[in-house]
Amino acid sequence: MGPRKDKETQCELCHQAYHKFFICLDRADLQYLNTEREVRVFRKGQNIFEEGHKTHGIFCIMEGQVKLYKNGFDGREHITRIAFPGDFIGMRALLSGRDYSVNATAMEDTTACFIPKSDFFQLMIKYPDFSRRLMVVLTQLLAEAEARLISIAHRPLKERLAESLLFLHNSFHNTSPAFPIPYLNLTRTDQANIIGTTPETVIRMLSALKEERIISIKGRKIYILDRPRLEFIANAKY
Amino acid sequence: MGPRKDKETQCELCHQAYHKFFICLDRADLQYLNTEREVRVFRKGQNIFEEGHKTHGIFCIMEGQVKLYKNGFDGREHITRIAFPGDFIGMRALLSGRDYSVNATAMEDTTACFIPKSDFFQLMIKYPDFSRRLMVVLTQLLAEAEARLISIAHRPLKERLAESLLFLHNSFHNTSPAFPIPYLNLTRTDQANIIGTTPETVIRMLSALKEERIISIKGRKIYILDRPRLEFIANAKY
DNA sequence: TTAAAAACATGATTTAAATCATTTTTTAAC
DNA sequence: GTTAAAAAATGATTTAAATCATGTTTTTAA
Repeated sequence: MGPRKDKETQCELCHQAYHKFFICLDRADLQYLNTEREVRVFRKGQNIFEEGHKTHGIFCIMEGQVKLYKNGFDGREHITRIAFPGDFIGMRALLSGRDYSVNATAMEDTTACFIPKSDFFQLMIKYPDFSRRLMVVLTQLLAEAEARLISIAHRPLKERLAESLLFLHNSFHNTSPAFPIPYLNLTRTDQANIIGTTPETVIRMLSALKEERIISIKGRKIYILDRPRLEFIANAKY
Repeated sequence: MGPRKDKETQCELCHQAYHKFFICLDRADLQYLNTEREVRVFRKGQNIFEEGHKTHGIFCIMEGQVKLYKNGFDGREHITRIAFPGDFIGMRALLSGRDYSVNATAMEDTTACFIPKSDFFQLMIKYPDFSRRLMVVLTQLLAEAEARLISIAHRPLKERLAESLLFLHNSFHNTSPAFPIPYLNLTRTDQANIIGTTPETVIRMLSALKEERIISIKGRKIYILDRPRLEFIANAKY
């Protein structure tokens, strides 16, 4: 976990993050980030930060996948988000000035740049457009959280699972071409913790979808065979 | 619903909103808001805006209560928020540049100031602190949405209801002293649509809480008799 | 490569909450 | 104040999903 500086990586080369956030900075500030930021490497399974701890800055994911989750009342964890390259994590805590409200764990070996609180706030003050971009992301997260809330409150599990499979597939698709969900190393328990159910129920629902030849299952890897039908289930308004 | 201008009201007098948002503006801009903004009055039950419609600005609630809700998949509505004086509504849609994602209905006669999109964005650009304040609110909404999500996903109904009763009571308390929930004119169906259940179940749970002498019920008005025990139920980690 | 530990899978049973049905009370409109 | 309509209340029944139990397969680590 030793923080190291790597002068060779550049924010401009981190395409997702650059186009989402840093494109509005001038050369000098970009250069500053390039030379002064810390690049940290986390091994698979390692914690990046923990619920209740103090926030000192944000992480911008360069490579890998990060699971953000909260410990629920019943001991089970609830996964609020899976973050990909180009995503900021720890933004909520930083902006609200509170401690981390979630845990972040690397699902694969992950590289992330750490931007200290003070630098981050200075960028926000200097570039209104940077702030605006952050707000857009916050509103998207809010929209997502509310959509998820309603789904959990009002939809049967099979539909929620279909929704979730498609969402995960789409999320990943954005950052890498081809292939189905498999790159995401999610256990059945993880999947259950996303849609708010138990692993047994996820297994049963997946089996049912497999029976119907909508998906195929190769161990932990899930392939979508019949996307239209999966979408039909996910979008059913009945 | 006729928009009218009322030169006598002043943002400085709208204490909640002023201290949350407008305190960072200079005299000239505050004066501009005071003289140029539109004050709109909505009757109880009237819609303020609707899901899917275009956004032209935000509303700052001066007086009254507003129910924000989304139509769920099963026909039932889901209440995402109840907004009080000093709250902005329609912020999400405005900041994300998308159409309204929720419906807003006045639960009581409501007065709200309308701030046009262009004015609002200019304030955001001119005052980084104004943007920061908006972000803080967004992060709070996000935190709330996630807390609600986890509650719905992992907690039994009785506990969720207890949580919700306390939350509503606290929300209202902020804007007016004394007395229990009664000022909120929520039907059992509304309450069900907040915690994600059916009216019958809410009624049963309320009856149970009444049996235990934790609350008392006078028609639509609910009084908290034993706050500690209600808090115990709401916070139980079992 | 092999052994131990997780995770997966399936079946049986229980349970919380939804649904359906009906009566009573409250609210709102005239 | 009266009446119609809406909401609240309660009971009976059903159902989706959780829980419990057990065997199997896949991962992971030595």
